[in-house]
Amino acid sequence: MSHIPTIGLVDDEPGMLKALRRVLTAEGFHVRAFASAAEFLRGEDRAQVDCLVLDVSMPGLTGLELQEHLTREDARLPVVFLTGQGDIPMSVRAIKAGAVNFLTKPVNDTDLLAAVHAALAEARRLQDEHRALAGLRQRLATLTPREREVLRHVITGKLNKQIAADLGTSEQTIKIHRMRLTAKLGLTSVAELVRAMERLGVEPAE
Amino acid sequence: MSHIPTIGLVDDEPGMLKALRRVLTAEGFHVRAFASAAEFLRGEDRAQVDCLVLDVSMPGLTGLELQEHLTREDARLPVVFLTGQGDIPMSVRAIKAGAVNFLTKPVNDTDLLAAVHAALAEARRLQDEHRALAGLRQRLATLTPREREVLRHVITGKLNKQIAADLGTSEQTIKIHRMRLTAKLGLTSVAELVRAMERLGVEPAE
DNA sequence: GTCCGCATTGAACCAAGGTTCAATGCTCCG
DNA sequence: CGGAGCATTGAACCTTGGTTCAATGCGGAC
Repeated sequence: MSHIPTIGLVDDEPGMLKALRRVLTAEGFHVRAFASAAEFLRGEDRAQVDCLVLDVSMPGLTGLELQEHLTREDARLPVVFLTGQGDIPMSVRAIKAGAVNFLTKPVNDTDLLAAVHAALAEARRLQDEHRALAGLRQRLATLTPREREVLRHVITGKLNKQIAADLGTSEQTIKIHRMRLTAKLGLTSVAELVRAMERLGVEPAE
Repeated sequence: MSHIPTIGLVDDEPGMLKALRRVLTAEGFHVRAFASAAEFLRGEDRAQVDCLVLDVSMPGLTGLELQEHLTREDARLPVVFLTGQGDIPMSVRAIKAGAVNFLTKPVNDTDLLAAVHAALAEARRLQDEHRALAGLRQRLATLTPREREVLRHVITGKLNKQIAADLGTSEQTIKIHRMRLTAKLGLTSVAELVRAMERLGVEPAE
């Protein structure tokens, strides 16, 4: 999302794609259209898309199935559903799975744009969060396996002595690993380490 | 939820209450019925209710409004909606607000019971979480103001020396406060303190 | 007024963390 | 083979944390 956001459209009806594109480009967005979930998944344009507007019922993968695929990935794309024959159970499932909204055709332009703006706001939020952690995640990746293991013990609050016993090595070795990992991560205190690892999803040992 | 869970029903149609009560008591649940949101809110039976089955459209407060009231309280009750004239936007709003499910009348017994069981599972989860933190919260309440302040500095990763400077006192004083607060909380390591305070919502200093 | 809880301080001691110097053994890669 | 990166260890030293003993001053409760 450099400056102008790009909306991904996935719908098997060409007329619908055309109508949606018209509304969204009029609002100043870039648009990438796809005729099926499969086409989106293999598309290279995909990386530039900031949020998705999905038809639920399509031949091949349905919108809900595509959403499920996407939640497995790290760069979670916010999804707005748009459907002709939606029902309540379907909308419940979609929202529980994290969809930003679930709209029905024919859709009012105002509602569509409101949903897309909400999805973009969510996309920005996710990206900010991701960027904030990117540097730290990168530094974490430079740790050796042993350093990572020591880190996991440190953030459980164990003493060097205990860590050494758990890993079957000497306290001095632990001190060295610990010194190196704090230097690599740029975090000296245990408190900072615990907070950072919690945000990165690094689990404590035991 | 001592042993037999109690389901709260809120619906303005007496016939519906009766039918729901029959299905739920047959499943072995206790049932408390209320004819309106207001009746539930002032009811004393309320404390014993483990989850709610709410009609959406009722005179006075609607189910959605009642749900909103409940989310402000600390003991969040899981809610299952049940409605005659529900639509998709309404279901989207309800699920976004945290409802367990959104069902339509006439409801199939199987679906209703599945939703109620899911709501009760959620209730147990919430209660377990609450209980796990209750003891700690109680111990936290026994800290003196100064000890709490020192705690907030400790969980930011500051050294005793720095804390002493920040609070305008001596390092020895900080050591004493620190010793007392770790004893009161039963948490010795900084890592444990950070984790616990994060779960309790205690913010670090600065 | 007196007692109690709270905050404070100093001295002293031991345990643990952090750092530096010096060194060994291993494996993988070019 | 030689070198790079990794894991390891010992020794020594300093800083910080944790604990104990002893003591003072303040404010509110009884």
